[in-house]
Amino acid sequence: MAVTIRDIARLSGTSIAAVSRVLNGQAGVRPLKRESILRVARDLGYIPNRGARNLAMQRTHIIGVIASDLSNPNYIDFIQHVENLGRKRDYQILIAASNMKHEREVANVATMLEHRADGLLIFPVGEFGLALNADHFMALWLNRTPFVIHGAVQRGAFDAVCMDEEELGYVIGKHLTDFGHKRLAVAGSPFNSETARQRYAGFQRAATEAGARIVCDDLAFEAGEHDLTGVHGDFWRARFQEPGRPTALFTFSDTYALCFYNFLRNLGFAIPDDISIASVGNEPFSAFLSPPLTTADPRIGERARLGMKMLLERIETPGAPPVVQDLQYEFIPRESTGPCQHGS
Amino acid sequence: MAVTIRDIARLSGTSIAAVSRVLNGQAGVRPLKRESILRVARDLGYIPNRGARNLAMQRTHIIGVIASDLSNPNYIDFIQHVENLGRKRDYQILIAASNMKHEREVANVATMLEHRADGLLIFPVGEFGLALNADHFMALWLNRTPFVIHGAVQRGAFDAVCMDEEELGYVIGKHLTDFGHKRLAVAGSPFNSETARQRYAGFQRAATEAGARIVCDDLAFEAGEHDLTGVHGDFWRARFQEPGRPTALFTFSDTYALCFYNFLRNLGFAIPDDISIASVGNEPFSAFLSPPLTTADPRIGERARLGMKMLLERIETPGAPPVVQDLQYEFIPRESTGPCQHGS
DNA sequence: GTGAAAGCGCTAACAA
DNA sequence: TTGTTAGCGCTTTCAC
Repeated sequence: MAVTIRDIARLSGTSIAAVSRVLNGQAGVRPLKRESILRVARDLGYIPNRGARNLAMQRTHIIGVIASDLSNPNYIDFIQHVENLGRKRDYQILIAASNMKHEREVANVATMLEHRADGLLIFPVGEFGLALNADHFMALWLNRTPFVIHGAVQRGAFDAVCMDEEELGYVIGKHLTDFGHKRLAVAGSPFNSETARQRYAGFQRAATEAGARIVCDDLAFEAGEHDLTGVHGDFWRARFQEPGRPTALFTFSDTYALCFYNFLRNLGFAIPDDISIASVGNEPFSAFLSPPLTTADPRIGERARLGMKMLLERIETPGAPPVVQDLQYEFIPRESTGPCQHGS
Repeated sequence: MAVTIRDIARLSGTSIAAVSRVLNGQAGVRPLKRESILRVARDLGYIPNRGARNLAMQRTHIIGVIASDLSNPNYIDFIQHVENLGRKRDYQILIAASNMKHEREVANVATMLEHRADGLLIFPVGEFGLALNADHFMALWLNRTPFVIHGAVQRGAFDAVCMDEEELGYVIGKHLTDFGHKRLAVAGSPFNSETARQRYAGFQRAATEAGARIVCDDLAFEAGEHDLTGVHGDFWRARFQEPGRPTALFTFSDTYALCFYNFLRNLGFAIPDDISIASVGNEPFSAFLSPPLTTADPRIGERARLGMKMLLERIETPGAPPVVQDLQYEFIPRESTGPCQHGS
């Protein structure tokens, strides 16, 4: 078995209490003893047992992160930030992935509870406005477990940091209509339909304000259909070859945008002269595309920071009412968007 | 405080031993009692305390993953796979990132030990053939902590899964020389210099075999210099504008490749007609570039599977000698490479 | 089949 | 300043 404080106590001829004090840097031990204890500990290669410590202290210094979908690179970023922030406060992070399954999410919440995580950071699988139930979050709340949700679940009921998707849609829309585009298109995935709905609404708002129109949209991409072969390709080919085709396109991810780069080029369109493309994601590659992609940065680092801050506050002040923080995307205009050169 | 088995025992008029048995699905409790215990547990909303359980059982069911650099999307993939594999065996995964710092790695190993992780999966910061020291791994080994290293540290001394970098270099080199290229170039980063060295060696071998030459290389990229502005840009501009310029380029990451796409196009080169580009990484975007990028897949899923398998075996058989498994990249030829159209 | 009791390694109150 | 002791929540012998 591993060496324990009891061993140290025995070998340095003192009590486990003294050892515990020294190891935790507490005062009340004569320097001589302290020295000796420290030395014995080192010689023995003592490694404290956090589990035992946690049990005794009723505090784990563990923060659980439940990600809906680890395959999304943004989460990695997030985790990396949380990891860094956590370390400063001596928190360890425990990760669980829900793989976009509601039941996995419920199970993950349970697991974190079993580990007695001091707090949870959750990317919910669905931002289900009303449909799917959020009982597991409700239970957490009643349970007084500190947690903050990243996304819009039962807005106002729990601590949450939300991206302002409506505003994003509006900003992109305005950027495009300011360039004179009148016929717009939207391509997105149905994930987090609430997110999609809000983006669309903001985009619509900008269009309306400018007397422009969303002439076509396709919000039904599934993963793996990114390449625009199959029905989605057929759909878009038709849209771009008929009269009154869109002159500007808003894609809901940089990878989509990239697919459209290829797709539209093969159709003989130049970007941005024939078609402007704006996106969301700001993935590392998007600055290097030709032309560099106009997109919006999700500010993952900021989200992580904010989420951690809220969580730590909640841990310290369990009683307070729920807090909701809104965050804006950072719009990054580049060269894939430009003045409208076609159409009315 | 949370409800404990003691509470359950009291309310169902029995002993904690019986409760423990029932909760762990062990036999030896009369069905009636079992029912009653289960019901009380549910009614009370009992949540087992893993920490306490671990302490008593001297086993945590935690697998620690120490990643050198979480910002690399490949690790995310890896973590995702490990997470999935672990769940099946009821393992939880604990993550720590070393941010490419040797001292962080050492600290992370210590932390995992403090958590008494049952096993560790480690991506070392440096695959330091000899330079940096691997004392912390040696300590783990002596400590009999099960761990497997992903990469080539002290090959043969510890359990490890290694990618065959030499072979990768050779395959890429052969692919290029088979197309008739005689003047080759290499662009890579110095990270994991051992990796770079091996890739280069394999590439060199293929070149020599085919009577081709590596006419220039630049292995000194740092993060953030991907965009080929500054000195690296100057270097490469010169190389491509002088006589005897390379006709094929091997980049050590897809992102590099993408940068060269831009860079070389701006210099007036067509891909692959004027210059072939092959890479490693197979990132999601690389299939969608135009032309689609010839690259090699790091087979992260396979690595995760193999690593987990080895780790679980080590956990079960602590005494066995170290095992080293080699894994090949999967070469994926696409359209960024083609027949040599210039030069001898 | 059942339960009392002894830990697991640590912290913290209390007494000395 | 020190050491003794009673837990933290759970598992697991061992006697009944």
